[in-house]
Amino acid sequence: MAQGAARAASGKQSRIQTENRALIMRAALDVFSTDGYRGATVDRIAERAGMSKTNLLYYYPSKEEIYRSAIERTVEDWLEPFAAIDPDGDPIEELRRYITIKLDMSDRSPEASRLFANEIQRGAPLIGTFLSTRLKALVDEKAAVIRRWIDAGRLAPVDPYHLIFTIWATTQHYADFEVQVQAILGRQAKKPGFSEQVAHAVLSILLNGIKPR
Amino acid sequence: MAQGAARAASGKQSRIQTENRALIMRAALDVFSTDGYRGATVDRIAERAGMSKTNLLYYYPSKEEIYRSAIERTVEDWLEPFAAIDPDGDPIEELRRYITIKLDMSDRSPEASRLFANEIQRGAPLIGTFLSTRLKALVDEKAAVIRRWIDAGRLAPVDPYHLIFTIWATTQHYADFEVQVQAILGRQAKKPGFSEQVAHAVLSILLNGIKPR
DNA sequence: AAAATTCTTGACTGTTTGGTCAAAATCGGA
DNA sequence: TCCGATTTTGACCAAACAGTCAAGAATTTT
Repeated sequence: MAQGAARAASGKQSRIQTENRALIMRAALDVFSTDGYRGATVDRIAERAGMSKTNLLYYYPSKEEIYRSAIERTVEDWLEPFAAIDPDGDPIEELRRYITIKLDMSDRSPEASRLFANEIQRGAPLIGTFLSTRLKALVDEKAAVIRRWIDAGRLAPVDPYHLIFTIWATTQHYADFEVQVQAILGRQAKKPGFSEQVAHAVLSILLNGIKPR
Repeated sequence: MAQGAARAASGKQSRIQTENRALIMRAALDVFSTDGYRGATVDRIAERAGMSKTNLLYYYPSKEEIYRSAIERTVEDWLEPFAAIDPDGDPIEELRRYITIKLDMSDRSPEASRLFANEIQRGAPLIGTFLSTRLKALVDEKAAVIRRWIDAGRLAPVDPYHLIFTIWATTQHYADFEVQVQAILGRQAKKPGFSEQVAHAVLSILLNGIKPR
């Protein structure tokens, strides 16, 4: 039976489809994360993916669909480690692990981080609903966990929501402001071991603060 | 003597020029900060400023010039409180003051914060040189101050550069991710007194950390 | 009030953009 | 190998884009 277009992502895909969709997603992440949704062009994405624009539009029906696909994938990846924070674990250890994972993700795919940041800065036209429903519910849940930890005296008394925001802010900063970090730190920021240095410094500040003890 | 175009910003300006340039800058900040440089259109900026595109281009010769003007103004505003950190002041008090001012700026003009974020995320094509020369020099200077404070035992031993990055990250987060914060906190984020609550929480975490004492 | 200057605009231009279409090239199973 | 299905492309279109131009409206200067 003839297919009017490439199969939806749900069905099985041919080898070529799988390959090309992956190429397109990588290119889309790259272009959208630097130029933003409105600033990105399908031509640029196609060029970066090494195929003609027409062919790209054979796999994804429109620019918006490419974008939607990229951002949904990013969001899912992000939710996972946050959801994995264990209410029964040791508070400090759980948060340390979460922060470390997020820093690692920022280090390994800064484009995804910037793509998300861009979507939010635009006013989240695509994921606005997601933010105020699913994400809010998850954050409420984890905030309650943190509050219980605080009540048990296992964590300093800080507002759980702002703690979560602070963790998000610091961990994403190294991806979103990569250029600024590199401009200021120079080649040091490219050396191996730099991400460990970042993790150590961020953890030290968030866990112990900067007041001398 | 006839003027081919509106006077450069340096010379004196007529009442109408001053008014219109201000209108344009406000509109430009708005549009560029949400749509990015490439995504923004001169038409939209003109509409938002309440004048025709042709008239707007009478005051600023090109889209790039509007953008440059907006970003330069933002950067200058930002440098000031950072440069004002006093080596002879009390470390905790100086940092507390700087953090408070930055949070206040993010609260009062989140568009400027997002504009800057956007420029960096694009790879800082316009202010790249500024970052690696003037800003780097200033950060190096302040990092040295922080290091002296640490050596004197007046601050916990944290990497000065990462401390600065952490402060920048947390304070800008509330502007850059405003939509996300509001989606999660709901109307609470719009109540009066919210910015004070933010300041208290952020200062508590950065100063004391989250480990129980 | 008249003249000189500044301000504002609609009509226009060449280019870029997202997306369509039909035809050609390639692939994969019988 | 052959044949239908999939993949790829160049030519094309209408809308949106940054910027120009000449002429009219408003303002300031004399």
